[in-house]
Amino acid sequence: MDITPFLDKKSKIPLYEQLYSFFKQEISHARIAKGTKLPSKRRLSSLLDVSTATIERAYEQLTAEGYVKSKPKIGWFAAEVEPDFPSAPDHFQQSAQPGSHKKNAPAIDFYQGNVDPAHFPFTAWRKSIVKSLDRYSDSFHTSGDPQGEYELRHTIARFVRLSRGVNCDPGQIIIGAGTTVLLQILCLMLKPGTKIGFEEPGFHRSRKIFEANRMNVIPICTDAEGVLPDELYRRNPYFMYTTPSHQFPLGTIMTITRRQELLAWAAKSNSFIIEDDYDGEFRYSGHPIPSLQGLDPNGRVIYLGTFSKSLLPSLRLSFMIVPPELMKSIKNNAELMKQTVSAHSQFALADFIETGEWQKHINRMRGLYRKKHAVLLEAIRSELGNIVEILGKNSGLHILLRLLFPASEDEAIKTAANNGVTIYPVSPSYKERTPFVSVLIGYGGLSEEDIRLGIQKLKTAWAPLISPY
Amino acid sequence: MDITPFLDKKSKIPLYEQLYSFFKQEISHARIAKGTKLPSKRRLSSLLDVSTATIERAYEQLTAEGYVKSKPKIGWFAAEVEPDFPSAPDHFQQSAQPGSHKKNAPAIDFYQGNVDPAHFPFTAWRKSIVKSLDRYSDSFHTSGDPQGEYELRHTIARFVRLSRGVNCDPGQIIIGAGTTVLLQILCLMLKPGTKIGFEEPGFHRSRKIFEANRMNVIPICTDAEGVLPDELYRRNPYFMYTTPSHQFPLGTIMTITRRQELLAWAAKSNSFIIEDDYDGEFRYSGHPIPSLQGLDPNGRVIYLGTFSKSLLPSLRLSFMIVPPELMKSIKNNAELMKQTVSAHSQFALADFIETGEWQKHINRMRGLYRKKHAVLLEAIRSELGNIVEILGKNSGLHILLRLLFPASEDEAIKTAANNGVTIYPVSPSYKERTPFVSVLIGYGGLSEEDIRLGIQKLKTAWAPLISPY
DNA sequence: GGGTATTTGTCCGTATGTATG
DNA sequence: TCATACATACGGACAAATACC
Repeated sequence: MDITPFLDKKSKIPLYEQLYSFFKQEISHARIAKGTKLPSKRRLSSLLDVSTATIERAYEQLTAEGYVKSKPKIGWFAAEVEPDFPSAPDHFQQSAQPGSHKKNAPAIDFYQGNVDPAHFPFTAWRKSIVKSLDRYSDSFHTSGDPQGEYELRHTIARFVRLSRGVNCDPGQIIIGAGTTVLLQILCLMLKPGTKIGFEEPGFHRSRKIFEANRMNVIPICTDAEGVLPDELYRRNPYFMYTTPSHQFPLGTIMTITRRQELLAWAAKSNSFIIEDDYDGEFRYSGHPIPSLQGLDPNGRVIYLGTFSKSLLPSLRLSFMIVPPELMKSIKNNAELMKQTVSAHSQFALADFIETGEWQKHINRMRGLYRKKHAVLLEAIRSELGNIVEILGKNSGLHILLRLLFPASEDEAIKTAANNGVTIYPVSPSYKERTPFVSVLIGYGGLSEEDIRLGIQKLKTAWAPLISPY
Repeated sequence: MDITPFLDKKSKIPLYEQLYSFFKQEISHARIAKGTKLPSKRRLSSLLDVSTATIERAYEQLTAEGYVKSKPKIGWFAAEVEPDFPSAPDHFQQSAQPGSHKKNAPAIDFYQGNVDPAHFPFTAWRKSIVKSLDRYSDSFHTSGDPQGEYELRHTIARFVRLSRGVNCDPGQIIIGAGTTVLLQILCLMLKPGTKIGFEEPGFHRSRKIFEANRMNVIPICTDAEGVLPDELYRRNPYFMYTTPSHQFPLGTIMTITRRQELLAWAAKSNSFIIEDDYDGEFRYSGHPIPSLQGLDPNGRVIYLGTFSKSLLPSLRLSFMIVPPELMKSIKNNAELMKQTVSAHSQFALADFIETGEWQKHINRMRGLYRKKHAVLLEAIRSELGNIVEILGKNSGLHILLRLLFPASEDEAIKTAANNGVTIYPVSPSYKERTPFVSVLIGYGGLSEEDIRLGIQKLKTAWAPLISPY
C-alpha cells in the first residue's frame, strides 16, 4: 500500500480528500482487509509531508462514513464494508489522475444527442442554481406544483413567444423530465389502439413511446416540404406527431404552405398535431418560419420544447404547451404523475433565462454550431465528396449522409467503428422499409478538429467498401 | 449559555459581530465567570453551523477589547471585567424573535406528503450540490446513464443494505423522478388487463397509475398483520403492490410471518411483489423488521424507495430495485424513457449520502418526528379522546383518525376547513366501499405548536357534529 | 513487576487562500 | 476594492494506551 504517488499537492482536490478517496477505494475493494490497523497520523504525516491534522481530517471523514473505526489512543482500523463489485468503474482513480490519457483514444462519437462540452457558461449556471437554492428554500418541502413551478412556466411562456412565435399562457404549460415523460403523460389520456400519425421516417424514441403504450402508430410519408397532408386525410389519425422545424432524421424544414395545410386538416378533422421542436433554436440559413403552434388559431397544436439541446442534456427539462381543449384531461394525468423535475432545477432555469444568460448562450452556440456545421460540410465535401450525399443541412445539430456506394448501413457503421468513429443508423427511424442507405451524423458534441479527423477516418474506413470500377 | 437563538443568519448584522456582542454581554454581566473556558472554535463552529474563522474573528475582537484572553493551543478564557450596567437591554433577543404572527393565519395543513421545513441541513445540501456541479461538470453534456448515474446507484446499494436489509447490486437499481415514474416504467412491460393485486385500502396514487395503464387492479384485503395471503392464492395476480413497513393508509406494520407467507406465495406462483417503502426510515417503536426484499431468497420482490420523505419532496428522486428476472425488460423500458433525474441532482445526492449527511439528517429527523408524533397523540388524547380512535401509530409520518361520532368524511373535512384546518379523506384509498369513517392526519410538515393548535381547532370544528346525548 | 518513555488519538489555536456581493 | 464568511492546512498541548527496560 503506497499512497505517495496518489497525493498531488498541486491538484485542485484537497489533500485530505485525496487521502480519503484513496483509503475509501482500498477498503471497499478489500485491498485493505477489515480490521487492519491503518498508519498512524504522525507516521503518515511525516511520510507524506503533510500536517497531522490533514490526515486526521481524512480519517474522520472515513469514520463518519463507516469505512474506518477509531480506537482512542490505539489507532485507526479499517471497518467492515461490503465488498465492492469487481466490475465497478474506478471512477475516483481516473478522475484523480486527469493527466494520463488512455492509449486507446476514445472513438470520435457523432451522436446527435450530444452538445458542445466546452462552451457552457458554467459560472452563470452555477450562480443560478445557488441563487435558486438560497432564494426558494421555502418551496422545497412540498412536492411542488404538478404542472411545474409558476415562475418557470411564466418565463417559458414569455420566451417562447418571442423566440418561436408560440402563443400561450403559463397555465397551458406542463414541465416534465424530458420529452418522453411528457409524451407518456399524453398517452395516459388515450385508449390503446388510438391512431397516431407519425412521420416516416421519424424520431424513433417517440414512436416507441407510442408503441409501448399500445397506440396504433400510422406512418405518414414526408417529402421535401414536410408531412404529406393527403395521407392525413386518408388515414385520419387522432394525433399527428411531427418535427417541422428540423425533421428528424431527414432535416427538412416544413414549408409554410405545408404547415397551413396541416393546420387546416387538424381543424377540419378535430385532430391534434404534436409539434416536437427538439432543436428549433438552431437554424443557420433562410428565414425563420413560425412554429405550427404560433400559426394555429384553432388550438389544435401540442407544442413540445426542451432544454436538452439548448442548455444541458443532463438537466432533463422539457415542456409541453397544451391547447385548452385538452388541458383538463392532460392536467389530470400530470397531477397523477406528479411533477418530475426538481424544484431547484426549475427555479434555477427560470433565473438563468430571466437574467438573459440563456439567450446569450444560445446566440453564442448558434455561432459555434454554424461554424462546426460549415467545417463538417467542408470536410465531407473534400473527403467524401463523391461517395455520399448530404441531406438536411440548413439547421439543427445533425445531418444525414446518404451513401452513394453499395454498402449496407450495418457495414458502414461497423467499418467506421473499427476505425474509431461512432456513427448512427437511420433505419430505426423507419417503421417500414428504408428507401436508401444512410447514416446519422451529429456534430454538436465534437470540436472542429475532431469533426475533421472523424470524417477523415470515415474516408479511410469506407475506402475498401467502394467498388473499384 | 445557549447562543443558538441569538444567531440570525439572515440579519444584516455580521455573524461575527452577533457573536461578539453576545459574549460581551455575557461576560460583562458576569453571567460567564472570569476565567471560564469559552467553547472552542470548532465546537462552536459545528454547533452554530458557521465557519471556525468566524468564531475566531469574534474571539479576536473580544481579546482586543480585553473581554477574553487566549492561551495558545489551549483555549479562550473569559477575562476579568468591570461589571456593566445591569439594566442593559438584551438587544438580540428582540431582533431574533420572528414571532410576529399574521392576523389571518393560513390553514394548518395536515398533508401527509409534507416534511419538516425547519430542520433541513441546508448548508450541507447546498455544499453537495455545488460540489457535484464543480466536480462532475464533464458528465453534464450527455443525457447520462438511463438507469441513473453509477455513483449514486452504488451508494444507494450500499446504504439500503445497511439500513433496510435490502440486497442488490448497483446494476439492479433504476433511478427515476418519483415513484410514479418508476411504476410507469413497470407498467410499460405489462399487457393491459394484467392482474395487479393491490392492498385494500392502499395508496391511491399508485393504484391510479395502474388503472391509467389499463391494468386489472384487484383489491386484496388486509388485516392487522398485513395483506391476507389467502386472497392472493385465490385471485393469483401477477404483481402484488404492498406497503409492508407502514401500510398506507392504515399504518399497520406487516408481521414477519405474513411477510414470509407473501414471499412463499410469490415464489410458488411465479408472481412478483412490489414493496413500496415510502417512509420506512421512520419507525418509533418495536423492532425493525427486515424489508421483504431482504427476506426474499428467490428474487420475487421489486423494491421501491424514495428520498421525498427522508430528504426533500421537491427533489423528485426515487429508486427501484429490480429482481434479475425482470431486469432485461425493465431496463429496456427505462432506456426508452431515458433518465428522468438531472445528473447534478444525482451526483449531489450521492455525495450527500457518502459524506454521512443523510444519515445524520435521518437520525435527527427521527427524533424530531418521534416528538411530534408524541405531541400529536397526546393532543388527540386530551382534546378528542372520546370521539376518535387512532390507527397506525407506530411509524411513519401520518396517522388515521377513526371518527366515533356519526358524521360523514366529507362533513368532518369541511367543518375542519371552515375552522382553518386541512385534513384529508381516506375514502380515495379504497377501491370498494369504505368500511368506517376516518380521516388522514399527516404531521411531518407542522411544528409541535401547530399540531396542538390544529387538534384544538379540530375539537372546536367537530363539536357541533357530536350528538348531544 | 513496576516504572518510564514512546506512541497514539483528541482537542485546540493559528495562518492563508478563496468565493461572494 | 473591501468586508464578510468559508475552506483548507498547519503545528502544538494533552492524556491514555502501550512497549520497553
